[in-house]
Amino acid sequence: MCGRYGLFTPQEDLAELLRARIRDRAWEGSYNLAPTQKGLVCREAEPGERELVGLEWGLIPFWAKDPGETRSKYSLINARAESVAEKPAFRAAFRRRRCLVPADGFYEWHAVEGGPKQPYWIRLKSGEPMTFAGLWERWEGEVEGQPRVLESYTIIMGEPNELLGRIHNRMPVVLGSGDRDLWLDPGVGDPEALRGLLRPYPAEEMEAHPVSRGVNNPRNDGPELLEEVAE
DNA sequence: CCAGACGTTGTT
DNA sequence: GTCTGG
DNA sequence: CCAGACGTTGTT
DNA sequence: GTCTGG
Repeated sequence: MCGRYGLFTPQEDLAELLRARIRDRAWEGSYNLAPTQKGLVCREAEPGERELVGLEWGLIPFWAKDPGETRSKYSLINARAESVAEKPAFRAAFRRRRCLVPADGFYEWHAVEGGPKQPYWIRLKSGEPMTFAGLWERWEGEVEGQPRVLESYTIIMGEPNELLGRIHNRMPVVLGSGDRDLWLDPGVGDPEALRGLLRPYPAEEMEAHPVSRGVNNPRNDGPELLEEVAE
């Protein structure tokens, strides 16, 4: 599962890397982004026009009756690559609302026998931000009698590569620069073509190191969370 | 037909 | 143990 | 993902 | 909204 990640590269740099327009200039980066918080996604707002926008992490389907109930009762922060095209909660978004979720890296917890889990920070060797395959959704309705629009997203999870396999049994689907255009193109509806993109990212382009358990608490945030520690 | 779910992970 | 909140 | 709560009553 | 279960 990918339940925590970091995104602190300036939006200007992300916008250039992804050829996208900045929509939420006030959005602030984080070294410890947790579910229910706002993360950035890159989506095709209009044909040929990409935007970076801050949405809530944890997908609320457009048909949800009560977003609060959906948020707490179900865990829609991740979607399985193997079934995302068919699951009722994701299939509409898979067809029409795919997005990229930029991240400077992500955390995975390695279960150690007879001890507390050891968190790892995983990033690209190149030092560039990576992009997860994601889906976004738009919910419109009333909350406490007030009209509300809620936009949210989920991160697609798949098989681990050789590096992540030593830490955990799953990892987020990372799309390389060559796959991003196809994933974002709303005109592409062929599930087979899209499913082909949901494969493990090459292990030789990634690196991982153990970090402090300070990251466990979602209230902690700062570059010190990324520092390597002895296992 | 209507009612009720709609999800993932890890652990037991 | 299980659910909610971040 | 992990952390933290998990409850009711009466009074301010 | 759409599918599954009764």
